[in-house]
Amino acid sequence: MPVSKQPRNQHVRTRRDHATELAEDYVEAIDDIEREKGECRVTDLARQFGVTHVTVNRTVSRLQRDGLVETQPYAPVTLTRRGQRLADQSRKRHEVVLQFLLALGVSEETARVDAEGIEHHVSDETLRIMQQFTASQ
Amino acid sequence: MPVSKQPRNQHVRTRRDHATELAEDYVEAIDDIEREKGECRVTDLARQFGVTHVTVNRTVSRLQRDGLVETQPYAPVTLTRRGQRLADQSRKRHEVVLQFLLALGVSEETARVDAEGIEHHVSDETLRIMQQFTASQ
DNA sequence: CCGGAAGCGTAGCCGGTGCTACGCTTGCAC
DNA sequence: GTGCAAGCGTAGCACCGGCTACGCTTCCGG
Ligand SMILES: [Mn+2]
Ligand SMILES: [Mn+2]
Ligand SMILES: [Mn+2]
Ligand SMILES: [Mn+2]
Repeated sequence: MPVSKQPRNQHVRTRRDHATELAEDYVEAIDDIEREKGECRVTDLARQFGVTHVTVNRTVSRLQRDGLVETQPYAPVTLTRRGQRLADQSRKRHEVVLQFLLALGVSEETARVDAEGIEHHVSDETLRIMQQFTASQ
Repeated sequence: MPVSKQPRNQHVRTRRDHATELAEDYVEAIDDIEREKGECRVTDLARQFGVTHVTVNRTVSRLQRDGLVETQPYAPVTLTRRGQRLADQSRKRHEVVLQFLLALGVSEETARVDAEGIEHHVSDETLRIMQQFTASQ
């Protein structure tokens, strides 16, 4: 996977980060829920994200349109191969950011919350540096 | 200013961060541009954010509705007292995050871009820790 | 086997944030 | 003073991602 070119304009990059954010968080959550209870239901996602099942429904439809998940009426939501790959990548990056915040001395609860937003704005360079920092602690 | 209660759910917090993000970035940009060239024009903001002047127009209207900026047709955009206060706070936080990334060893260009997104997801606790880290370097 | 609770789907609403197309206003060069 | 380029405003479009209201499906306990 080639590293996508970074826009010169920082706001353009941030908007791009946000455009992919929900997809990353959803596939990660689906993977988590599958691991924990065998299957992922719309209701599980609604609880996870603090939104109604209606919002989840339409988000899942978009993800299906984009080839990241599969779902049928009244059936669980599953990841496609592409979705699984994205989930793996997203979890890895999320974990690096979380462990970095903890290594820095941030409390568990705050680190958990902050990492959820920060993870999407960390470039490859910064991610490597965070990883090194955590390892060196 | 009392510290607003942090939601239990990390995604709820992240959504809240995003809801205030554009306002923070706009007032900060308006303040920057005023400092640099005396007045802030719609076109300046369009260039700064990498969007069309139409998008800026409607965003500025919302900011005016919310009491953060003042503007009249064909006139510069100015900050209200509330807008100026928000700009000051936002700049301070932005600067702490940027200096932290630099202290961590991230290159200038990457730090500039990453900080633009990260700044909105850093809680007070994490901000303090970042500040201490930077000072201790 | 069946009734009710939980889960799910859909219609229709809203605000936000991007765009193109098009025409008006302003200010400067000449 | 005029004309033109840059700036600006507005209409109208699209997609995203929240919501309530309402009705259908599933599945489990008795
Ligand atoms: Mn995540
Ligand atoms: Mn996240
Ligand atoms: Mn920003
Ligand atoms: Mn963000």
